[in-house]
Amino acid sequence: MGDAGDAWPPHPSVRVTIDDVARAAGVSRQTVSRAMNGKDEISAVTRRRVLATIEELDYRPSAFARGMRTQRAGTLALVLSDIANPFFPAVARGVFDAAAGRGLAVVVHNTDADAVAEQEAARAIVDSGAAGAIGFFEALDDESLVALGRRLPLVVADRRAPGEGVASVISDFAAGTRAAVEHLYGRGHTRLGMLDGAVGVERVRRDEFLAVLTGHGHPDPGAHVVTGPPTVTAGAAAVRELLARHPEVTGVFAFNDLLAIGAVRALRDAGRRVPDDVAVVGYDDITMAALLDPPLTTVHTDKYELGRTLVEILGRRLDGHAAEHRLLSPRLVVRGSG
Amino acid sequence: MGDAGDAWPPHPSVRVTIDDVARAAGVSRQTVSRAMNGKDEISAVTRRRVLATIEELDYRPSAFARGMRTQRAGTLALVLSDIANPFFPAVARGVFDAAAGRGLAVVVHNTDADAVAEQEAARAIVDSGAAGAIGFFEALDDESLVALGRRLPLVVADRRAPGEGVASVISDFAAGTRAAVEHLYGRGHTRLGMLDGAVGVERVRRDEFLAVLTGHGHPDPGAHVVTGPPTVTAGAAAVRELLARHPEVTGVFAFNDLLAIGAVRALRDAGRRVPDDVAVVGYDDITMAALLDPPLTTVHTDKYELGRTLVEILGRRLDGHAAEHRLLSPRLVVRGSG
DNA sequence: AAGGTTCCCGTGAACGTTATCGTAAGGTGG
DNA sequence: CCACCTTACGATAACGTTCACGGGAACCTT
Repeated sequence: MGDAGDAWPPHPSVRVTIDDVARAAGVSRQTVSRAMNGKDEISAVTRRRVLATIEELDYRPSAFARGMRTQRAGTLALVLSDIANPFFPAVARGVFDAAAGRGLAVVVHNTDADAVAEQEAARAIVDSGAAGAIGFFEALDDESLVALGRRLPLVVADRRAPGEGVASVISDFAAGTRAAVEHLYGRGHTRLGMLDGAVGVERVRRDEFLAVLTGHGHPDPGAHVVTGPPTVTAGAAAVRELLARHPEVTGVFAFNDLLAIGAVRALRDAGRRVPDDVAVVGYDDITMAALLDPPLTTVHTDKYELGRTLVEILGRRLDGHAAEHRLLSPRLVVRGSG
Repeated sequence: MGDAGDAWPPHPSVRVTIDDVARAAGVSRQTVSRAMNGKDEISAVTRRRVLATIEELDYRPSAFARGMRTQRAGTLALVLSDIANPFFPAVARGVFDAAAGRGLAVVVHNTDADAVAEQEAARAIVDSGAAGAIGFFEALDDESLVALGRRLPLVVADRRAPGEGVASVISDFAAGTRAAVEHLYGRGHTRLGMLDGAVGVERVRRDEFLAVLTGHGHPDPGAHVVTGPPTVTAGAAAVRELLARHPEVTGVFAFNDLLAIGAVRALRDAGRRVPDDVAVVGYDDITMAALLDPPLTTVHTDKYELGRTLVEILGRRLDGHAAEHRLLSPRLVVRGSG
């Protein structure tokens, strides 16, 4: 074993530099640079020759040296609150695949929807010189996001654009929520409650829930919302509290599937049949949702596509286009739970 | 909207460099470097003063310039086959948390257990100058891994160390498999089959399954293994094939929970009761496992802890210690499915 | 008191790339 | 045939940091 502070690697290998290629190809550094970066001011034959030499020597440009000049790395930052929340892996997969298509590496920042952690992530991203960033920011203020967006191309996800220059991709939560709640009404449930997962700034689901209930003449919608973290255990606790306060409730809309799953379990443990006594509708349609018993009625959003779209929008921003804004449409998937 | 090729950011901000700090603190660059990197050859008072100046000017060292000298970035690479497979997010969460504790950013490489993709990831990792790498390599040959391990500190996960200098953290698949299969025997099942998810080089579960069956005098264990990708749908297909070929089977051991879940669903769709007609035991204990009906009997491995351990071992390697090898012990969790 | 240590700190160079500018060769128009 | 442009390429200068030295001052040591 070596002592602490050993140099790495054990036997440092010599690096092939742009000068080696230049020498071998009989041109200058600059010409090599032009060839590999697809710039002009170089003839086609020279480019081919240089490219061949690069291949031959297995030359790999130093990301550090390049970044030093350009102040930008071939890296894309992905900010999310919790990779262990089943919603995110599906999105991340889409981001990875699309990013790979653009030759970008993805560095993931896990924030737990904590404002300080999100701020630190933003700072780290700027410092890293990332080419761009995709963020599920759930706690950071708009001002900070705009500031971040001034430093690099930024796309916010599931959050309205915080200001000029920041692109956004949003799932139409209002439409999804409306579909879910109206579905419950359509099944004859008029006494509804909601389990809110108020992790951050996303208030659309809650607001729309209240709006629909108000539209149906519900006496006191606000009192029928229980708030907690977006987890299975919190869902169980929340539904218990909801039914303790409002035993007449026969329909529950949850902020996400995790809460809904917890609710279903708690209800059954309490001897209530789902959906006969209490109907439950979730949100997201995570993989697990269809596999449960009863399978979860939920609002489906295409998470993989969301990931791909985020990179696509970011890519166009990288190419110099203006910040775009896209709305993705969810759809209700009716299964057994409500 | 800007034209393609616009410089970013729109209004480039001036960077605070180490020279600015040096000037402000009335010392040389080198002293600033010493202060912030915790080196000696600097007095305590000077260090404090410099650190204060750094804070005051909000100086952030350039990762590029630093990497240029040191040839190492403050980045950790995480290679996995599919982030959408529920096993990995839990591990990744552990990796993220532990890496954050060490001040390392994590860049994730999704390979689909494809040999070419894994090779490309290895190359990209070397090129990126990552401080170290953690890899669930499922297809790459040992030789390539040893080569990678010569370029930077490497820890392989759930795979035996490929050679000198490469650390490893492995879950004791043999023990886990033994526990699962013996449990099935203990419940009176003597006609067993296995659903293998042969994505890569991990053959321990299959081998141990065969060994236990042979030990129990099973006539032809090898014929009772059906192989496919480690997914829910593949699990359904595999169990159908297994029971078509061997209708006498009453106990099924699956390579992972996804396969097991698919198996349970297919069995019930085929009118077989689980666990009364056919018992099913999975592997991993993903979050979903406990929430299903029937809840899945499975071999629990602490995925979050695995992630943390991987970073811990890598960290020690970064600190100059020798490559360590750790074995994590899983435990059988008996639930309703078998 | 002379020489040797130890402790701090500064100077110059180097890491590998791209931007800017200069320039030689060849082509074009009047 | 001269002025002018275009094309293709090279030389130089950064980008911001750390490493390898070197050196001065203070403190011992004998």
